[in-house]
Amino acid sequence: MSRSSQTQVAVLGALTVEPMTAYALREAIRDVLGHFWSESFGQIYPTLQALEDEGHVRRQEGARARSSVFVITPSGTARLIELLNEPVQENPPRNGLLLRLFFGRVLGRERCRELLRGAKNAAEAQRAEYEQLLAHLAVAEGDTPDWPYIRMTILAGIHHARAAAAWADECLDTLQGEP
Amino acid sequence: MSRSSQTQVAVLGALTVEPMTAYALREAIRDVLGHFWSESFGQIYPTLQALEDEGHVRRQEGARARSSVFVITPSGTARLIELLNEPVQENPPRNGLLLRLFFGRVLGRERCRELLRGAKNAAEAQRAEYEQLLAHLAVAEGDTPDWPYIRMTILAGIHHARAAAAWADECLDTLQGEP
DNA sequence: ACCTGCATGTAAGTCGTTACATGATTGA
DNA sequence: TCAATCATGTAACGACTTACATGCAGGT
Repeated sequence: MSRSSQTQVAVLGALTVEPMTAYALREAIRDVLGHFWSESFGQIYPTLQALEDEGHVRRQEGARARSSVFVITPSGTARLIELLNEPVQENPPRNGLLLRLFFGRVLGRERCRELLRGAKNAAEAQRAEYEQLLAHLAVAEGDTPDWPYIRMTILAGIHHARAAAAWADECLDTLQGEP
Repeated sequence: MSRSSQTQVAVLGALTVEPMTAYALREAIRDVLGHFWSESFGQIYPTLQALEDEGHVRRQEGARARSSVFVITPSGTARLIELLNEPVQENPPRNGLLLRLFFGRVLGRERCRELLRGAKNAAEAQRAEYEQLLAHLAVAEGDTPDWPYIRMTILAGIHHARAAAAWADECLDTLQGEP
């Protein structure tokens, strides 16, 4: 599954929830999928154009002049299901923090400890944010059919953040002492 | 810190361990940093060329004809330290599994359970692999000054894999029952 | 009148992978 | 001698971001 197909997943998926303009689509992807997905304008507009050409979405006139609200068509839904069933494509790992720590001998022990403390704080802050989001959305979305699935994505964030904090702690322990 | 600077970190860092040909560099990055970093030939060759132009590495004649062994220079070490101290650059999140699960309503519950089982198995396999690697390297590298830092990167993989398996389990629990 | 937010699109440029072309060396 | 591996490099392509250009609508 090529990268651009995954953009189609994000776009078609968002449109199954509600018809939207391209602008709103970008906001929805940023605000709702933002914790695990991202798309820029430069991707969204051409993708919508391509999807329209293939009949997977159509334009509805919007409330404002020259604004198009995009609606997913039955063929678009079929296409989405097809795409969702394709194997998940892993992208090459690129973790800047681990790259730095791996060369910790060159960077120096104290600087590594700083990086780890930063990572720990970031992870704890993020975890708190996810917990809050979970509680908030449980009230707002708790009854919708999407809720169990939305919840899983937030849980992933919580588990990940918890693991990152625990890892940083363990590393700080092993790296303690005089430089 | 731009992406290409991070390529320089990987290249210069690897050369602090040992002088190498470009080919060996790519293998080292793939095999040693592979769990958290990746570079392709198309990146490595031009990067080495640029580093040579700036005097950060120099070519030594290799054992084979037309092969160059690259050696890091003092200015290269200084450059590496400078780069290691730049802030870590986070790249936009793109998690294909979470993207699919988020639209689980469209994909269907049973297919989501399959995805989660797959993720759990992959995580457990990966964790076992990391544990083995840790034990193996503890013997081979346990006395080198790089060891504490290498160990941290493997620990990160273990924590991450453990969290992923626990998450998948928790999700499978909430998603059980009749479709 | 003017600022902010909504809205659409394109173009330039970077980043990065893959495929290709080429050849030396080594071991079976 | 033949295949696999070591080795170097480039070219083409695709993916993606950012900046730019443009303009409407609503509120102060």
